[in-house]
Amino acid sequence: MLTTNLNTASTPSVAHFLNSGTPGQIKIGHSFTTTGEKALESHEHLFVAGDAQSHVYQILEGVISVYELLPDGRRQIATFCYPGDLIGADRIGRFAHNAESLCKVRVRCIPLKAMDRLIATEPGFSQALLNALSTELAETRDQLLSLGRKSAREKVATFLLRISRRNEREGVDETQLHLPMTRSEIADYLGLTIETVSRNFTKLKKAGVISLPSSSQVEVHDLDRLEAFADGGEH
Amino acid sequence: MLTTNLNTASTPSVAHFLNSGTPGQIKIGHSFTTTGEKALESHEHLFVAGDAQSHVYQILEGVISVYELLPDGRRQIATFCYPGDLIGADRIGRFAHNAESLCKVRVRCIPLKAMDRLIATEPGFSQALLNALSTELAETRDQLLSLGRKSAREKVATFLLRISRRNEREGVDETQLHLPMTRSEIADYLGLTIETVSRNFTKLKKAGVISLPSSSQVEVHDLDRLEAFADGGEH
DNA sequence: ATTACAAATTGATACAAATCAAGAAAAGCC
DNA sequence: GGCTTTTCTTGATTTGTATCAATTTGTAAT
Repeated sequence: MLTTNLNTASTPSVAHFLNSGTPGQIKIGHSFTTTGEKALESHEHLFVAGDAQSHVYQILEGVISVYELLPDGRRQIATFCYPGDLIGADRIGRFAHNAESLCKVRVRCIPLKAMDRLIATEPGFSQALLNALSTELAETRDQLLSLGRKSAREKVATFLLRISRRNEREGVDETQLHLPMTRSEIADYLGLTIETVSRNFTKLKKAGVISLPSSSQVEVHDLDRLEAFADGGEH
Repeated sequence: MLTTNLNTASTPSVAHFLNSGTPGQIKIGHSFTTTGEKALESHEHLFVAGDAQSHVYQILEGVISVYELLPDGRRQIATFCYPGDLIGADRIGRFAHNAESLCKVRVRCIPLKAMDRLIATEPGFSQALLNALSTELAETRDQLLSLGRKSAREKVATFLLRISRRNEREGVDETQLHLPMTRSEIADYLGLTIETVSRNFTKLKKAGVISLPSSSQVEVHDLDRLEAFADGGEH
């Protein structure tokens, strides 16, 4: 996919604006607005589908899953959100999805009014928000390709690769992957069952591409081969 | 899902801004910018992944598919874009996906500079763009649920329902559906094969939910049952 | 440490959708 | 009109993943 980004590099990020005040404050124009903070235990909901959108949240610590349910309980996780990520920035009145913590989480709560004022008064903030949403849309479309057209092994490889690339962006070792989610959550993200996820971890392990020091820790031995597995280059 | 929209109803749409000038022009601030128009034959590319983004396009006539390919040729169509829709508004430097006409198409070409000036000078335009992108993100996440967790029949029913709802929004009869795309394109949108798509049209027909006056024309006899089929309520 | 409980792995079997293979219908073309 | 080509439908078989079932491993509590 796209490795360099011609646009966002030169544009300040959303975080740039949200972090410009003192802790707990956002600079709006030349004044400051106080923002709340919220702590969640593991597997608590930040919001559920149908809730009126009152705030946008920025993750300070921990990981949150955004998911949708079918009436019979089948679940599809749309995305895992990490520190720095904005959640609920897709403003359409009411939340269309559910957001649940995977572990202990702290979020900054930004009232919608504050967002609106930032958009109206802070030049560049709209642009930053548009960039963030655009990137998220492109990543979601990538995930469509995984779900619609990839085999179970390709899906698992793609998933690990995605985490590795996040590490790279964050300046963390891209071969040591920490998985804050359970096999069940990985399965619901990849459109598989926990058994199939587990079997394909084992396959990648037996192929020598990864090892599993623990069930939540993956070591990648060969990133190139992992990449080959991710889009069907190796059978 | 979400049926009422608390926010966008009160906010002018992107189209409102783009249609405010005379034909071929967009009002920016108090002046006008000329916009080009482009015509495509059936199955021509508007852009391909990797192209530098120079314009944003608004469909005036026809339908365009946005898709992604794997190296071995497997294809996933992310979305079908209809008249009024903006395409390439997810500004991330280079196009991450391909855009191909399904039939004869006319698009308005809006230079990026013009978009930037609208964002900077026209109050409300950023908000309209953010709304459009947010809606598209929510719809793409819905599609994740289809691809990851629904059976072939549920996928086909969901697809027809989506077209029916578009008709409703456009004030067109929601029981008479025109399909501008081939079975192969439907298959690549739903993550299925053409045979499976065809078989499930037949199943819905035999169940009395739809009929097929022609392969590109669907008549829905029972919207409630189609809805039930779409999320697994009927087996 | 010992016990309880939850999460992950591994194995055996079933099934939905893919693949392979013809035909039938529709769309272009001379 | 008839001929060719493409698209769609239907049938037979295979296959990858789900389901069902049993261990194993890991974690927390006492």
